[in-house]
Amino acid sequence: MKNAKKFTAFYSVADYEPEASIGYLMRRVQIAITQEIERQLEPSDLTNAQWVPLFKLFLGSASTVAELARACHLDAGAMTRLLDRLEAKSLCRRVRSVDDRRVVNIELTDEGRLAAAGIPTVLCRVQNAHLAGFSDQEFETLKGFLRRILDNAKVQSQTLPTSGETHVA
Amino acid sequence: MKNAKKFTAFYSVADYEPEASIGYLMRRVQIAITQEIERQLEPSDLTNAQWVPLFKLFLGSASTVAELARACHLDAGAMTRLLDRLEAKSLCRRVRSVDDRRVVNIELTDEGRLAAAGIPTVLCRVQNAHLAGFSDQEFETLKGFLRRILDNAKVQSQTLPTSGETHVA
DNA sequence: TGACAATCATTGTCTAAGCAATTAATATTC
DNA sequence: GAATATTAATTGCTTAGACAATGATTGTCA
Repeated sequence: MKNAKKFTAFYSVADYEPEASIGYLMRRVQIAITQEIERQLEPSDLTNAQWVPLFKLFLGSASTVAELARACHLDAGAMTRLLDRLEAKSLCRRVRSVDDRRVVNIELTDEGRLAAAGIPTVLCRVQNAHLAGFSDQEFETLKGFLRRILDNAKVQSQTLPTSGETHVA
Repeated sequence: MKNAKKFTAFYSVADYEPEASIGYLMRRVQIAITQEIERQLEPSDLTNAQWVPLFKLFLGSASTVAELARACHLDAGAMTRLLDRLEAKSLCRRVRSVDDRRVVNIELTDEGRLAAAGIPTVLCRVQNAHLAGFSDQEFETLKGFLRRILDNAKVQSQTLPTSGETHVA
């Protein structure tokens, strides 16, 4: 079974250069985009962590603490405290559900709705600007690449070889 | 000057879907890769935030608090406290410089060097796994895309139209 | 029905990153 | 050479996220 490589090895330990890695490049892109979004949302006084749940509420894709936490891929405890801050800015309010007294429904205030309404404009503008020079074809190719990497990630996290197994790199 | 678009608008406010945005996809990829790296570095008891500066020290690309902060793109204060934690794990030590008594040189301990030596193996393995199925051509294309986005980011952050200017999205 | 499990929201504790202020040491400039 | 500016490291304060434990409610099932 020697030399039975399942795929091309793009990186090797011998000559590993952090700056040439896709992890590094993607992190840089990520930071650039989110910082620019946050900068353009500054008038609304919304941080990067805060506009995400606010936007979900606006879209109606989540309306309780647990739903928001799941939608934003973060911890329920973190969401509770995030909502504390949003509520302190009077962008939303908590309303205890009458159907199920465990859940707390989150409602946007008028102020919150106004702030949220401005979000998609910024998201579109910033992302389009970062894609300047891309053809439609290249745009689709890029998204395809990212989805394929995500598929690979799913496979990897499912197998979960915690340790001991020899991965030939 | 109407309809004088400088580039294709890939996203528009009318039909904006978060899940189809490159920002969202890239964030997901980012999280997947870093979580897998952290999981595989678990035996070394290194978090995602901690292996970065440790690896920089190992490569010799930074050796003081300020240099490490710059190399890791983070605040000097954050780096001070991060080094507190690394020092508490006896992975590195602080040595006041004699040339310039302001600077503190950071040195790896034997234990730190050992932990750092295992990092590139994990980085290569995880990234190669996420690129499974990619051809050499596709790999280069992807890196090219990311570099072009970063170039666009630089242009945007340089111009800095804080507010008021009308960006036609 | 009554025990047990699951879910929901919250809180405490820790790591983490950004910003501002502070202190010490070195550079620059007049 | 003295005043000023810059740089280095640290600390306090805030936002942020992860994990664990808790209390309250609802669901399941024997």
